[in-house]
Amino acid sequence: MSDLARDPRQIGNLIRRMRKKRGLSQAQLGGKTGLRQETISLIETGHPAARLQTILSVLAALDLEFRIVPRSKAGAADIEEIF
Amino acid sequence: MSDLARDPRQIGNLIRRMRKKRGLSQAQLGGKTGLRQETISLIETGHPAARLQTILSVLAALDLEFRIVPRSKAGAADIEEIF
DNA sequence: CTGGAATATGCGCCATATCGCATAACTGTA
DNA sequence: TACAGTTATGCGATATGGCGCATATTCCAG
Repeated sequence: MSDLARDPRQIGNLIRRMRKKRGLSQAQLGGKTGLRQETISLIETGHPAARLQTILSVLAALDLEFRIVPRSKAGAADIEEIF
Repeated sequence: MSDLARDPRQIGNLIRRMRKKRGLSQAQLGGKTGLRQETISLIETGHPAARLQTILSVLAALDLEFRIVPRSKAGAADIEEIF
């Protein structure tokens, strides 16, 4: 599995795939999030230092959320300790 | 379960809990991440618009990563379509 | 209670995310 | 080809993240 945490660019790819799966244009997604089409474009093409807020609102608009999990091979018990 | 995606402040709480679990001070975590103690403090107290990069490096230093998952009730199949 | 570590807060500074607007480049379709 | 929709790029302006440094506040062992 790709390491999302080390390569922020992959977040852009993921967002793009999910946006298209939802049948939205960048402009439409921008409308739902209060961001510009240009900003969505930057994020999808791998904008390396976007703000957390921005990413969160985009994910929310796509009915996604993120979970923080142990990187090291996660026993189930270890996952539970986080949430 | 708390909705991490809607309340960025909880990310700070999570980071703080995990940092303490690792036995690190803010300054030590700052050392590992190239961030200042003050910056770690801001993030933990709920800095609403930190940069994604910053959060990622903190998570990496704590041996955490994040995964993006469907918000709506995640069937296993639905998770798979993402990664 | 006391002292030292840990954490929070304030200010000036620079880098940059996002904005707004314009426009170019690309994508498909007739 | 030509055209419409979509996406990428450029520029000036504004807001703010993170830095460095100083200091206040909180926490905890003794």
